[in-house]
Amino acid sequence: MLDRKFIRKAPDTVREGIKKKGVEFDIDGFLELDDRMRSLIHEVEKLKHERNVSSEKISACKKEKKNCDDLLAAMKKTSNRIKEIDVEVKDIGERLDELELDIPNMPHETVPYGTCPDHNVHVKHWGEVEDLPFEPEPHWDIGEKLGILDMGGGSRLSGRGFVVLRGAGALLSRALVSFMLDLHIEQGYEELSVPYMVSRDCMIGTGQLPKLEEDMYFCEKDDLFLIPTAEVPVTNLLRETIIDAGELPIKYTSFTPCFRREAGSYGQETKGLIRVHQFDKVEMVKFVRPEDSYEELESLLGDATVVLEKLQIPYRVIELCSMDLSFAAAKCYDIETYAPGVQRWLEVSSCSNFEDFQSRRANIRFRREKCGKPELLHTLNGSGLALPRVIATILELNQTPTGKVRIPEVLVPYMGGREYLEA
RNA sequence: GGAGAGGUGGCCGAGCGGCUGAAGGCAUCCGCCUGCUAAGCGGUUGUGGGGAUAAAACUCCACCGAGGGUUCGAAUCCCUCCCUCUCCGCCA
Repeated sequence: MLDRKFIRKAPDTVREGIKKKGVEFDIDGFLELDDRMRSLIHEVEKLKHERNVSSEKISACKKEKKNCDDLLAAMKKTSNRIKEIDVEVKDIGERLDELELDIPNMPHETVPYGTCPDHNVHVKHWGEVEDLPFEPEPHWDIGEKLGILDMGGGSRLSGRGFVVLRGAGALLSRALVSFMLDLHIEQGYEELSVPYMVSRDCMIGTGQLPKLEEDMYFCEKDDLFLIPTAEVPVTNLLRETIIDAGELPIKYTSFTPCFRREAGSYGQETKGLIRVHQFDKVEMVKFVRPEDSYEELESLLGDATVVLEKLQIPYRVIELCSMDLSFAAAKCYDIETYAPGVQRWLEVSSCSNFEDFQSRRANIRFRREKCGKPELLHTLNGSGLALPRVIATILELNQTPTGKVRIPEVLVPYMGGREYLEA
């Protein structure tokens, strides 16, 4: 959410930011409504002041046992008028609050302007992407042949877009999770284990709702959403709190499954492990001072890319252009790995700075000094990393002509000493 | 799921229809005092919003779990919901 005072003061800036993100929103209508509400507030507060003053008079009168019927009658009138205006203020206020949730975050000034993924900027490459000396197979074939990936099992249980890992495949997944968490803990993150179902307020707090409701799994009976990413519970853990500046930055890491309906996805996009409705992910979330957040974004990106470097997986980092940015993000880097079997770059992480967009929604603040005013802090998060695509990359990148798959060295201890996946 | 108890400021805790943004204590910060430490004395310290301002000062309004209601007036009375604790039941 944006600062309402900022919208009032700089509507042109907001209009421009919204346009850069490719979002439609009627700022003028919003401001008109806001103006109307403020003039009503002005009026009703004057009346309330009147009420407070005459309430005192009545009280004094009663004490002296004097008759004050005319005062009471006048107060009744004022009171009724107050009630009327209050209802209108509340109504307009609710409409404004609702509208406000649809205003996206502004892209940071360093974000390249662009209207489609082609305008994203490659900012870094690491490792050599070499052609394999044989025809590489896609991960779903490799996985099925090794008996570690059971696509049919997943769809039999839950339909299209669900997978079953078995044996060494399940172990590989678990090994990756442990490896990543251990690494992030070393990097200074505190590990959290959090609920996988959260309230509507949490989903609004981090900006998934109201925009993306169609993409979320929802348990109607309990009014709970299955989390689409650990970002939601972990960021909201500090909702409605005020943190001492000395505690910042706060860094959390958490492993959770993620649930996404992926409405509208189709074809190649959804084959194998590339886009599934339920996947595992290790996430990093940071709460930082506003002045540090861009530096913290770079270090977050570093914390994520180290994972790939240790796994010896080549990657590239892409800075998203304005229209490719998510609703809540001010700036975002995607990390992609090359999967030779499907001959595609796969997004395995998104590292974003939300500035105070989420913290304003979730009311997460900090205090610079003991008696200072609370200020909104900045939130960031990044995957470190999303499991299925990393597994797909490992299978395709480390495949051998004989069908075996080499396990990255750092994972071997987590795999009980095993160095290859083989049938 | 059933029965009871309770939710008041940074914390503890009073208030149960008007002068209570809220006693008292603890804590905070500032000053004074005392060789040091401890204590003592005086003062200070909530959040959100509107107006005002270059920014403040200032001023007004709201806020005692949340939302409604009664009333001229609600922390206080009534209703609904949420949360916490205790006991019972049920279940991994």
